[in-house]
Amino acid sequence: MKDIPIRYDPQKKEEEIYAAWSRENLFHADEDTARTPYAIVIPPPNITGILHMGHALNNTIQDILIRWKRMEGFETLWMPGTDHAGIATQNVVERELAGEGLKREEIGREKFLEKIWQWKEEYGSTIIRQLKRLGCSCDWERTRFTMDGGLSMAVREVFGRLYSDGLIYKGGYIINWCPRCATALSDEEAEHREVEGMLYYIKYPVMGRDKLEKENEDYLVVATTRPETMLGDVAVAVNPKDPRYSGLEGKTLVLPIIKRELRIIFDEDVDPEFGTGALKVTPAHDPVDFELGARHGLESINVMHPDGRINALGGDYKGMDRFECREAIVEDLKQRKLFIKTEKHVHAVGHCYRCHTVVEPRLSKQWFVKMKPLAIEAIKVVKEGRITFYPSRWTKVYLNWMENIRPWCISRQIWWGHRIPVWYCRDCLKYENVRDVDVKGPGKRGVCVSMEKPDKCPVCGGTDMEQDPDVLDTWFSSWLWPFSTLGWPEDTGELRTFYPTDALVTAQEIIFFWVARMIMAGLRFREDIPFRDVYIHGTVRDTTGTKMSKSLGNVIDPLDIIREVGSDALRFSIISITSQGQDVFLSKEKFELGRNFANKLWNASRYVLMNLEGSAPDEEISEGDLTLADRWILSSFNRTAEKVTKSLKAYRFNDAASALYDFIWHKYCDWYLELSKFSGSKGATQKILVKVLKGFLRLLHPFMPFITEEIWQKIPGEKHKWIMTASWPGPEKKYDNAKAAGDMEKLIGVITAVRNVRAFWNIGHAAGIDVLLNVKGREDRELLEENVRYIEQMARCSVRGIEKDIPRPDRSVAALVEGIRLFVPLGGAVDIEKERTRVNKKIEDLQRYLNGIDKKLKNKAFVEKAPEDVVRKEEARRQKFDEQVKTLKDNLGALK
RNA sequence: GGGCGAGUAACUCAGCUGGUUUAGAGUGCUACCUUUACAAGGUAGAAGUCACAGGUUCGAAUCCUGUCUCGCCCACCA
Repeated sequence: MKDIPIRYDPQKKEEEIYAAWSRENLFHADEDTARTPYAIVIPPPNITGILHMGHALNNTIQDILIRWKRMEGFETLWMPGTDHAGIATQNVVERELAGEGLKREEIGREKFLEKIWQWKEEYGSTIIRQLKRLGCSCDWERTRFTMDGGLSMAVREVFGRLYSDGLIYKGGYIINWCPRCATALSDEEAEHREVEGMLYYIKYPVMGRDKLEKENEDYLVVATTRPETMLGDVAVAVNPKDPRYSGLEGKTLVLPIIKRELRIIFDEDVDPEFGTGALKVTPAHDPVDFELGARHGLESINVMHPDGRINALGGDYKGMDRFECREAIVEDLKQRKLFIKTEKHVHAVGHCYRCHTVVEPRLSKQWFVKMKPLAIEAIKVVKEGRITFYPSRWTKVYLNWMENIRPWCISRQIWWGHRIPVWYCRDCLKYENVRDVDVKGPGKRGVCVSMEKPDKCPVCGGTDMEQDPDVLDTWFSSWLWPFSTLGWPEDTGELRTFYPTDALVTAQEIIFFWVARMIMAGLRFREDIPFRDVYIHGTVRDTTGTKMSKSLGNVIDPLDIIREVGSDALRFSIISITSQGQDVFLSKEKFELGRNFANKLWNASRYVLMNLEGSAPDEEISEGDLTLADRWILSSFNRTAEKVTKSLKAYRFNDAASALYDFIWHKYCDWYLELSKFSGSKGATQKILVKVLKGFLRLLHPFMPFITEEIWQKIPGEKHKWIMTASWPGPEKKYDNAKAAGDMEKLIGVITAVRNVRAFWNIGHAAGIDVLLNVKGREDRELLEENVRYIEQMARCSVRGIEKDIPRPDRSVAALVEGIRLFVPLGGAVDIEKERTRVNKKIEDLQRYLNGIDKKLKNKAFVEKAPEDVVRKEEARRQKFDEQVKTLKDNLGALK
């Protein structure tokens, strides 16, 4: 067995093992078995992405679940896939194109899409390869992509159904517009960030003036954060109750620079407290103003091009960028003495979630889904507990969003994505541009929603059909993922077997984008929930608490970690330090935990294998042969298996990890393995060593798939080739043994006490010491006698007697553990004075605790009201500490 | 403006329904140990008024209220 290296080397085997797993095709059971299905769907990473720590955490959790369930005998399915990420992917390929000096408009839609597909073929599966590297045991043959034929079919089907149900419409509203990506965004895609901006105070003169010659002429002051939008102003609004503006009925103002006449409108929604209480109204560039405009019948004047430059309606500012225009306008207003001041003002500004450009609220024609009707059921299933969030606090977040849901803007002015399945008949509609068509609901003449391009217009028979140029929001395909990946709208076997799925594991950022919408889609189109449990894990941050992101340069690349310490160590570390749903603060050093753990397991296994010398121990264990240590480790293993299973059920992965860590390190290695070196019955011990190791490897396998597989396959005589399909260790009731646990505790206590004395009194490691054991009863005596060799070896001492009333020798120190008193005679001279302080401090500590218990016991209320067993325990503890204090006090006296 | 999370040893964090834990772990620190699985290791040790203030209770790190610090999410105050 000298060929097993002393250090665990993850690199050697990982890829080989992974490849072998794939070949064996062990990822889910045969379809015709009668096993209970268990399915999870991957949150599909987008094709432009590369594996980051968030993915590593997310997929490790999923892999743990699926491997665990597979071992438990479920018919498991973990369906992988990727997301086409419309805007992000288009941006990437556009950048590439820009490198060649080209714009997408120059090569045209078709050519551009071809280029993206090429790019996707080349780079789109990077993340899939990386997930494999992490050890993910997905059913890779079923890998799906949101733009696959089947999934695209589902998208069109859903669009059609929602359309005919009257839930899809097209119209002009204020939407979030990214000027850089030149597309509409949904509310969720605009990330609001606190920005320190300015509040600009501007004078709007009464009608007839464009500039003020004197300071005291008639004007009204408005405050705005976006002065450039004044180019589109059509009114000024004040609160009808605001006394400052009570005399203004019927008057009009003039919009500076543009010289447009502005009405003064009165509306309750205007907050008199803010700014000057007068609000400039720009219906085309602000959602509040848009509503005001609608209520008061105002015109909307859109003054911006899609790219954020001012258009022809902006007069002299035409062609300026919006921020450039802002400065220019302020300058001009100053010249005209219409500018009063700026004030610092912190407010939340929307940013494009793909390119972080400041989002412009902009009036445009877009397609929307009415969400309120879909939300009703989605609220109900969560309230009724058919879907459970872990941790539960997310329930509230979900419900709050769902109850205040707003229409979903689903059209995007980009090319990469699912083209909107709407065709317009040019004969029926005389519009120049199909973008300008309003569609309030189904049945509109000249508008045809269809899975394929219609040959002719169903109304007039005309053949001049033009498809809507826009594509759908990427999430419009993602929200169908749980069933579209299983073949929907076909009624497939997979769909019937695996829908609803069991668990969804995802990050908090994606609850609204994805989780909530999947629930709505599942209920609407499958009439059933998409999953039962939603586990929301924390966000991976760096040590300063900042979210890890490429642009900040604070990322720890999981692939670097894998290269340095291996996938297993990465997985185990990140799971260990992530308690349920809490954010994770990562630094590179944290992966040493997993690395050291892997090495410890490796070496423990190495020891076991060395002892076997290549031959398999027979599996029969006759219970008569079992030593105390054997019975204890078997029982202790049962406890561990129980704890791990229970923790997994509750999605408490770090609890499971620490139970595994504690067992193998502090029970199996520190004690059982050490004791085994001095065990009398070599054969039985060997069997137990192997048996427990094998059980442990199976428990650990979901967490550390590679190392457990490698060790498993080194164990001679193991018939089950792959640990990944071995069974999950259930409790072996016959090995439960509370007595062994208690006895072992005593034995460990005695050994520790002897070591303790040695260290406390500075007795050299090499020096031999004698120990006398004073026991109270026959049972203890027998226990210690039986295991005396362990005490002598583990504590490096000679036991000179185990008796009921063994007298205390002269010049000895005593210790008390579990009712057993041990005496250690100290040979040479001991400087008691030197030690007195230390001993006294110890006594003080104990005494303080003892006093606490005394106080408690003297409290009548406690004795009367607390449950009897609590009181009894307290009394026993009092007794124990009392004796210990006495024992310690005696030590100083006895040594004199 | 609303909501959520965190504040426990020098550091990073566990601690689930209040009493069996003298408040734990890992790292770091101190002393000793190269004992033939492992120095990425072993043995022993030091280290904490569980953010603060009240309350409920026989009993609070744990439940309630308030305060303070930090972080996050949501929201159309221009």
